[in-house]
Amino acid sequence: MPRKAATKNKPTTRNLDDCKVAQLSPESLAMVANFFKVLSEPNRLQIVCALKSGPCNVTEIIETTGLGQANVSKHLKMLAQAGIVARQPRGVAAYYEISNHSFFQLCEIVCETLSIQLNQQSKQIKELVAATPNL
Amino acid sequence: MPRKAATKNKPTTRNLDDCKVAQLSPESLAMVANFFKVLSEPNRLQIVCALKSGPCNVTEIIETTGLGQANVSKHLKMLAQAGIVARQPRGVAAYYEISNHSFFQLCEIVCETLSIQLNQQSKQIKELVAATPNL
DNA sequence: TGACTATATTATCATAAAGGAATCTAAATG
DNA sequence: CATTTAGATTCCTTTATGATAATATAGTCA
Repeated sequence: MPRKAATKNKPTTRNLDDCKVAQLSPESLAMVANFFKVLSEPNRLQIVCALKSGPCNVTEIIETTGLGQANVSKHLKMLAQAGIVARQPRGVAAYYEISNHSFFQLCEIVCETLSIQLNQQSKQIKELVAATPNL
Repeated sequence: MPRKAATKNKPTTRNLDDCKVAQLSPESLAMVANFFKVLSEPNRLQIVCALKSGPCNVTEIIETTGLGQANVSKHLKMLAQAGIVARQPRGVAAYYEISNHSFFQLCEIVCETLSIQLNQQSKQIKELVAATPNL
């Protein structure tokens, strides 16, 4: 039975031997990379975040994000193909909603990582400033 | 007390510490997207995976991955800038090691997501095959 | 049916990113 | 100090990606 992955992201001292990524075939690695690629575009992240409060149709997304229509449509297509959002046609409109909540899990882990890094940098800068009396 | 005091000092400027992705400024969202971008390249993932068993110098990474030298050097630079690996010069060589283990956490979440999606697709294909007696 | 609306798709352009060859830099060694 | 070696950087070419405008499609309603 495969070990259940942690559902909440804690700063875990996690056993690396549990990790299977290092054993993936090149094709599987490419799939993982491709998933990350979908998340690597600020406007796409913005779109998903706009859906956090609930399903929206394309027009609403265009309004809240300020992006162009064709642009939004294509981003949504990519997100849907990656399984991050789901499309629900309703009449002439198309409603989209988040279909994979691990998205937020991923983002929070990244945020935490970035936060730690920025804090470290901030400390170093303060050290440097403190060591520079001429300023 | 808000969930988990990750930092001891107060954040002077607004940072990513208590991250609700949906509330991030465009700049912070861009940082998150940029982090994902570093992970969106199969060869970079391959390099990080190669480091899972321990630190390696560039030559070793070139050998195990089969990538070109300039290429590996550039990928390592990106990974280091993202804080995913750390560089340790030793003599004329440069050893790299994983410096952020949440990398594996991220990959596992993605793997799980992909696995679920592939299972669903597999079921659908089986249904279709079963409903196609002419084959 | 024909006009209208919401969304998808296509074509095109500009920019970014990856790979490879060549070059540069710095540490070790004779 | 010249040479060798590991690694970083630069330059160039190719491919991928994102934005936009134009066009196509598919529901809806008069």
